[in-house]
Amino acid sequence: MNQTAGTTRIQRRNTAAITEAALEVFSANGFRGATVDQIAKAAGLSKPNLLYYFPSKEAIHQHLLATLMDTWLDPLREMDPEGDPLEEILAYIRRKLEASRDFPRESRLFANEIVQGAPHILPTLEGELKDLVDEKAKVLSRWMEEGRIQRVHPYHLIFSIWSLTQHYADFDVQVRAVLGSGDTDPFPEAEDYVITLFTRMLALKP
Amino acid sequence: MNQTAGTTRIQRRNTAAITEAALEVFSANGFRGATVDQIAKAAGLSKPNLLYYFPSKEAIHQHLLATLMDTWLDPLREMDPEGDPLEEILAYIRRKLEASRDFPRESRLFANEIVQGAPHILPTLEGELKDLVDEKAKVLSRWMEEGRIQRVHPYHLIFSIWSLTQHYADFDVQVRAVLGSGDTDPFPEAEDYVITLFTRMLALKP
DNA sequence: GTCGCATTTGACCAAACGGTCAAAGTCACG
DNA sequence: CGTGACTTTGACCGTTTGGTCAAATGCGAC
Repeated sequence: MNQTAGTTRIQRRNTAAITEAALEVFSANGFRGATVDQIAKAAGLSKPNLLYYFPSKEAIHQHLLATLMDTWLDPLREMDPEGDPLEEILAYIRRKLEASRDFPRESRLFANEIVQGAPHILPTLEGELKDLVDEKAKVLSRWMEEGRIQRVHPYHLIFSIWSLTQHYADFDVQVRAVLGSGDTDPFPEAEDYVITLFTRMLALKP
Repeated sequence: MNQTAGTTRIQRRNTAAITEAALEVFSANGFRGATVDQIAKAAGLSKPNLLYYFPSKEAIHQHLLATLMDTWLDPLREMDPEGDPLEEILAYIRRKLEASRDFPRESRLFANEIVQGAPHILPTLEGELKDLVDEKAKVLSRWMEEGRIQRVHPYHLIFSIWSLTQHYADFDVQVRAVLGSGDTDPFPEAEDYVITLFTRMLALKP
C-alpha cells in the first residue's frame, strides 16, 4: 500500500523483508528473469500479500534502484576537494572496492540494469549521476592543473575506477573460475593491484 | 533440425538469420527477457519455423555462447610470448577495445550471462578460459621475472584489461549518459586513456 | 512433370506469469 | 471485549510464453 517505509511495525517488517528478498532475486535473475512468486516466497509472504505492500513488480524494482542509487554514489560524494589528491582518489577506490565486497547484489542489480540499456534509470544517469561526475571531474581537473597528480582524462579516470572495482562484484563468478580455488577471497589481492595501478598512473615522478 | 551450419542453401541462410537475430535480442534483453517470437520476427521467420532449425530457445542461446567464446578468447590467444612484452600487452588491449567497439552485442551477451552467475557456461570458464589465462599468466610472470615489465599480479592484470575494455561495450549507456553528447564516440579517448594507464603501470622507469 | 524430401504455417496446448478481488483473519486501542 | 482499521489469503482472470502437430507448400533431382 505504502511505497515508502511503513509506519506500523508490521509494515516496516514486511517492506524490509520484501526489499531484501527482491534484491536477492532481481540481482540474481534480472528484472524479467525474476518472478513475483519467487520474491514473495523469499520474503515469506504470499503473492497477494506482497502486492498489498507494492502495487506491482515494476514498483519494487524502481524502489530498489532509487534506494540503491544513493548507496552507489555516496563513495564518490565523499571525495574531498580540499584533501590530498592522491590520498582522496585512493580512498575513493578503497570505498568502491569495499562496496563491491560488501554489497555485490546491489552492484549486480545495477549491472543488469545498465547492460540492458538502463530502461528504468536512464533519467537518473543523465541527471543526478552526470551532475555528480561533472562536479568531481572538475575537482580532478583542478588537481591536475595544479600539478598535484599526473594529467589524464578525468571522466575516463572515473570510468576506470568504476569498471575495475565493480568487476569484482559483477564478474565474481568469472574471477573465481579463472583463479580456481573458490574458497580464496580475491579481494585483498585485488586491492593491492588496483591501488598500485592508480598510484603508478597518477603519482608524480620527479 | 540441424544445430550446426546447415547444409542446404536455405538452411544456411536461415540459421544465419536466426543467430544474428538471437544475438540482437538476447544481448538487449537477457535470456529470460528475450522471447522466441521476438527472435523469430527479427529473423523474418515464424516461430514454428524457427523451432524447426533449433530445438529450443535454450539451444539457440547455447549455440551463440559456444560460437562467441572463441571470438572472445582469440585476442588473448594472439599475445605472442616471443614478442616485446609491453608491445604485446598494449596490442592485446587495443584488440580488446576494438572488439568492444565492433562487437558490443557479443560483449553484452557475455556480460548478461556472467552477471547472473554464468548458469550456461560455467564449465567453459573453469576449463577453456582458465587454461588459456593460466598459460598467458605464466608468460606475463616470465616477462616480469626477466625484468622486461614491472611486477604486478598477472591474473589481476588480465582482469583489469577485461574490465576496462569491456566496460565501454557493456556500460555504453552509462558512459554516454555521463559524457553527455550521445553523438560523440568515446572510444578514441578511451583508447588513449587505457593505453596511458597500462603503459605507466608496466613500463620500466630507469 | 512428378516424386520425395525439405520447409513453412495456422491452430493449438499447457504452464507460468502479473495482477485482482472479496472474504476471512488479526491487531491495536478505547 | 468490541470495534474499526490493517493484514492475509485462496480462488480466480487474462495474457504471454515455449513448444507441438498435422497439414500445406516449395524445391530440386530424375
